[in-house]
Amino acid sequence: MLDLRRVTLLREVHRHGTLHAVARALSYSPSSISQQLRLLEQEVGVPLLERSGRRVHLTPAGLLLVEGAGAVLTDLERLESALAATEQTVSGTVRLAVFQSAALGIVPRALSLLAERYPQLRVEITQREPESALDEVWAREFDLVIAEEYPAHGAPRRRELDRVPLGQDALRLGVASGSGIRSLADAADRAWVMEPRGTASRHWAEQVCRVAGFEPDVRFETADLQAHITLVEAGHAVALLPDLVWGGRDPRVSLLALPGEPHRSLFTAARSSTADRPAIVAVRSVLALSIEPAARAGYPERATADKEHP
Amino acid sequence: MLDLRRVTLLREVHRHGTLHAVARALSYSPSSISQQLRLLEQEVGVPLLERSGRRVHLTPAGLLLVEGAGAVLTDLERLESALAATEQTVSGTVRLAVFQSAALGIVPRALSLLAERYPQLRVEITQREPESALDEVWAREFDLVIAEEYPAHGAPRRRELDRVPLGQDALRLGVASGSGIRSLADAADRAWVMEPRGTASRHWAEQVCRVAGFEPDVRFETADLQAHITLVEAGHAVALLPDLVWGGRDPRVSLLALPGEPHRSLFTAARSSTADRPAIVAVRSVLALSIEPAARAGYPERATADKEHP
DNA sequence: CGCGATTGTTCGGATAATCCGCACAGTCGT
DNA sequence: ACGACTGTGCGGATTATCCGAACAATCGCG
Repeated sequence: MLDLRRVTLLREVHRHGTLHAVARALSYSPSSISQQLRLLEQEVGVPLLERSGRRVHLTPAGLLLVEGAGAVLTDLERLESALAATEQTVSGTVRLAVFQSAALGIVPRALSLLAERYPQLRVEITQREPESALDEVWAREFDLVIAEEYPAHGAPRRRELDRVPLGQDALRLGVASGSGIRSLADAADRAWVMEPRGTASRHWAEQVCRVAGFEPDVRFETADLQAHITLVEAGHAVALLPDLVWGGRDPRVSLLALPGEPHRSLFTAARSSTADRPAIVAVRSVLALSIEPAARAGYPERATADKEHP
Repeated sequence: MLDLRRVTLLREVHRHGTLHAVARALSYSPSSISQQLRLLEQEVGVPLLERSGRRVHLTPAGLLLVEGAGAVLTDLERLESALAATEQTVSGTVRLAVFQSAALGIVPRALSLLAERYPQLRVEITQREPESALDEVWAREFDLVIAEEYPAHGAPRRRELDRVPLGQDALRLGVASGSGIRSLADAADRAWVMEPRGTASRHWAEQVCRVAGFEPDVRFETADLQAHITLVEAGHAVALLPDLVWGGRDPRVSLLALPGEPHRSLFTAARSSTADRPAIVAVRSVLALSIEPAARAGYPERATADKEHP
């Protein structure tokens, strides 16, 4: 009987391209990966990997196995969910991936509520960038993710993922108190701090500036929004900041409204095969209660329209 | 991720009723079974077994898991078959269960042909009674079985099993040479040797005698048809014997035709999910060539009518 | 009613599977 | 041509798995 653990390894090889990357992603040594794949090949009796240069790629048979295994794993996971649903107490483990500002603005409250309402439930939280986190949920490295979507930057929608809107997070221009800046145009020639190139956040931020008629002078790049705050506080830069970074505390910089009052949409995503698990449902319900009241306020009118799972 | 090996154990518990029986069937110790099931329970977080007296039965959740796992295992096996079909050379292992007279009448020729035509193929042969063998194929303990069906005693047909007719095996009355018996009626007051009570063979044999107007005096009971021959040869008993027991050698007893010239139908059965595997197809084709020419002669006219897989 | 047989479970120790670190050969980019 | 990659074997350590024996509970049979 085909060992599903090994087949998962082949899946990851197809995803990452190299054995070293798989080893890194799953916290194994490259030699283990190599050995297990060799065992898988002799288990199936068909060559699955082919060396091309110093890399490897799947043979047609390997690709067939990966695709078929996806369906099997999904069915198995669905069965697990049905099994968990027979119990009335919510228990088990949920591996949750969150980005930094959600970790500060949502998670603390959520943890208190979870401990109170579902003491049997174990929640493991890891900080991860939204872009990679969605892939990792798909690859079963996490069960649930809090992700974001910037205006006009729809995140890729995989059919296997169940997406539920969580709220709207207002985006504002953050400037040092007493800097004299009163509008976006005033910040045109200031130094900016933005997230690294390639992120949806960065792309959106640059677009905002260009629409306002200037190219931002990006002098600082970091994914750490707390660093953004520090730089803005000290007057070294201005930044576009979502409300969530304040985590309920009073902001110590001046926040100015942007034209059109833009928001980033927050949502959670889980694999469709696990979306019915009581543990997932419970965490999601608690997360919805834990979001900033201001953000939640903007939520109901979009709730039904955005809902994805059919 | 749910370990399918452990789920299989639960399947077997549902099938056999007790952990000891599972241990016996799979050649494990009872303590291993108990430990693995305990691990499975804490893996899913739901109680699957319930002690009732000194036995144990599945909880509703356990039953749900077993049923769902059946579908998953079938899909996985189908995937394995598709994978094996990508190779042109027939290889791998086929576990074949045969009953005794098939082992003598078919298997030797089949092994020669297999070694010649499919040297890469490994075939493991186990002697087993047809009644249990069909169950064991279903439970994945064997991949293919040669089974029999006596007139008016249709073997239970599972939907998951793919059944292919193999041939007809004539049944005759065997008596000692020079015993003076010329018909079934002459054997009415002789001592009989028959297979054990509960087998289809036995039930059919008794019916034949009753239709002929007498109740057989069954003085010897054994499933070993070679022992039947020995007893008939020595003149201690008469018996109803299929032609296949002679394995191509000349019979050393007198064989008399029975009224209606009855036959037992031989067929092979494999799980539907593995019926497409090249290895299974190859073994079946060789088996069809290896059956006694006399038996194969009666085959073609029933071939298409009996074919099951749609 | 009592005794033996059977069943499931637990505990220590043996066995086998798995994983790691290291060294090596081949390949790619600079 | 060199260094930084890639994948892959080998020996040893770690871990999971399995077994045998002992135990309590239950059932069947005399």
